[in-house]
Amino acid sequence: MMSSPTPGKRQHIVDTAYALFKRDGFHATGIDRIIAEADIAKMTMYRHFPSKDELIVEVLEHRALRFERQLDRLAQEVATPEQKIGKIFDWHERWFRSADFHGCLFAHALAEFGDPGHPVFKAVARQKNGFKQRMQSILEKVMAPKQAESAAAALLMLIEGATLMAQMGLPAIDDARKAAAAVIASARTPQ
Amino acid sequence: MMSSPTPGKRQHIVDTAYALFKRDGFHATGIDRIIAEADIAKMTMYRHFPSKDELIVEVLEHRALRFERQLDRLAQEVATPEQKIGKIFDWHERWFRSADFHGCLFAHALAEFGDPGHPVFKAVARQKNGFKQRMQSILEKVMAPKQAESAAAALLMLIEGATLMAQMGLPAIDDARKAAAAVIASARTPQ
DNA sequence: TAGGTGTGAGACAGACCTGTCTCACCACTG
DNA sequence: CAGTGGTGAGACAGGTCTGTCTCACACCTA
Repeated sequence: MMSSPTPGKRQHIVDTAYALFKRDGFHATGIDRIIAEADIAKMTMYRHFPSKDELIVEVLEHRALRFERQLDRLAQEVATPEQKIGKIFDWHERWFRSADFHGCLFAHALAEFGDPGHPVFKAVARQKNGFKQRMQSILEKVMAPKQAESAAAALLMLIEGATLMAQMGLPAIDDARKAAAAVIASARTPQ
Repeated sequence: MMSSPTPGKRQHIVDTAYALFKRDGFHATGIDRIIAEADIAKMTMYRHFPSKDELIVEVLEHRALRFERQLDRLAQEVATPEQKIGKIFDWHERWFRSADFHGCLFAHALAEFGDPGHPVFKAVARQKNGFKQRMQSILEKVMAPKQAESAAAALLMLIEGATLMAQMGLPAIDDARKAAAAVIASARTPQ
């Protein structure tokens, strides 16, 4: 039949766009550069994605899914909530040290698409909410839902802040880890 | 002599550019829109600023100076370090609630100018470092320098994270405040 | 009034942007 | 071999980008 699009090609576009968006930003990365780097025709791209914005959303959603899978895998490796949270910080520390670390793509997307009605904005909000919910679920094993939500929000803020610091070359993951321990200890014993 | 440029005009350009950058981002805001909004000629702008990048740096430095002045004024209003930090959180809470809040302009600049060698990147790093140093100085009144540096980093991360959450419409300043209290309490009594 | 100087307005250049369109090609089917 | 439908390559359109240039005007001094 030969009518189905090459399965790997769509993913190849997403991966190539991801690498360019991460390094240079969204507005600064043109379609021409994406198709040149991916070595495809422009029409191929526009047949897969109706617009650049939808490509951006797809890139974000793909990375969000990948991140969540890694998170779940990490959480299953250890037993206690403290250990699971520790694994999350470990993962971020390795990320910060990786060669092509350029900060959080979702935070960058939020910076460039600040309109709450924009699909990119919504994709970012989904990812951050999902991350927070996952940490909250972990914490609920050792504290009340209300404390867990508050602590999860604090952990998310610490991690977002640590990512920003890392992008500026200021290593602060150890401080974030210590602060997280203090927050969790405080939430465990609310008195 | 009439040879000096109108003093208020340069500042008017900076203010207008600031409002547009804040709302729409840096790459998405063109020079044409800035001069139209400021109601000036293009040559007037390029006579004051050699390039758009230098205008961006000037906007950032102006906002950084303004922020530092407000911070110092707030710190002088109260006596104890805890109260000074509390004032900083109060200030951010008011900022988050303001009508034209669109997130942290410096974080957005970092997202769009990720090259560490770029002047915009350096301007952002200066601002964040200055903010951290100020909080560290406050905390050193009640804890050792090493603990103060660690705690200041944690507070900075919490505030950056809270700003990001606020931009997504998730109010988390109260959680950040609680986490900050836990961090400071923990740093005050180490072991 | 005449001269000189800094300034504003907008045309212009050259590059880039997103998105569309045409056309040749290629594999498979009958 | 003839037909057909999906696909790749690149030209093209219309707009926007940054930055430069020309020219006329306003203002002050002598």
